[in-house]
Amino acid sequence: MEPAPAPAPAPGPATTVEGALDALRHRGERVTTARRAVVSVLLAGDGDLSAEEVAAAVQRHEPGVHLSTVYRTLEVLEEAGVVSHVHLGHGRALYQLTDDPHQHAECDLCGQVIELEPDVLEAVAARLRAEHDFELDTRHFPLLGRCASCRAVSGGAPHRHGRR
Amino acid sequence: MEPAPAPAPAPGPATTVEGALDALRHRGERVTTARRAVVSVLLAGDGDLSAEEVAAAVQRHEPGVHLSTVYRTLEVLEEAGVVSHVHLGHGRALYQLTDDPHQHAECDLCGQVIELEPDVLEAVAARLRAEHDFELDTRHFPLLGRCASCRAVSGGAPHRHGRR
DNA sequence: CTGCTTGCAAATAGTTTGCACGTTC
DNA sequence: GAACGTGCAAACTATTTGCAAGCAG
Repeated sequence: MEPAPAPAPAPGPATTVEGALDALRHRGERVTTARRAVVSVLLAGDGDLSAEEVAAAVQRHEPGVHLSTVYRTLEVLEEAGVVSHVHLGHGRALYQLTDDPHQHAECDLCGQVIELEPDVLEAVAARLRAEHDFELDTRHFPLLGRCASCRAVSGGAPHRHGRR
Repeated sequence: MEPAPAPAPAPGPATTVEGALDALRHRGERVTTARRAVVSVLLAGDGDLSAEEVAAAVQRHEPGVHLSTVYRTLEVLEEAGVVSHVHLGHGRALYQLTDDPHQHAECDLCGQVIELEPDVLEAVAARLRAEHDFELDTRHFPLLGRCASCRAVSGGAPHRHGRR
């Protein structure tokens, strides 16, 4: 039931489905259809998906896989170091492969997420370390603000509807 | 344990209950017992409270005030420019008076929130503006990471208690 | 008086969990 | 064959909303 979806060109940390699954086997975890599907979706996509989106994509191939299983699988994959998540505005989380780390900027108005270079917060991290002895987890949160198009539309007036 | 609610005598932008309420009157909003109570709680506290905490504090004086009213009042106060909120890790939000703006660093392990100088993200904001035409709303999100004490205790091993 | 505000309860949204059953090792 | 993983439904958390009654202006 696997029509070989991901071509998986380059080698590396967890650039192939089997590579990621090996990380699970290594921890004594079992490899199941559901887990294989979740991994392959993450590899095939841009690596920036919500749990719901992962579930939808997985169910395209494996209709039986339940959303809660996706959550549990993502959790396991995170513990295995294969994926990590970012918290977005409304309690929603986004998952990305750890071998493709980047920072996220989220537009507060339209919800659009822009992917940024991973180093944008480097200087800030250094400062927090020095001044507050706080070790920043730079990729774990989004940078909120407004994208160009939303600023063009609403000008300076803060939108009050739609989101919070 | 709240023996002294702090009288808050100093003048300023919205440093007094009446000052904040004036901002509401100015917009044609009505001033009610509930709203007065919410404002006074925000002024009395450190200005860094969740909606639930605000409600709890309000209900100490005005037991009838409902949590949903607190949410609505905070929303109105935000529109009036008196308060603003930050999103914390788990979809929870924290409210602060706008006349005391600061950045927040939240420990991912113990949940402790450290208040930082408001300018820590200035350079990042400039860069996003220049490179992505993205206007960062610097105080609207927390900087997640690990505080010194949690790093000392857990070393490198990630704590996995409580919420994710 | 008139309509903004409120209290309550019920609805959301995203995520988590208990349990019986199916699969993987 | 036993333990682990899964599907389903129900629980949970933080927040929002519809509606009738209440109060400010």
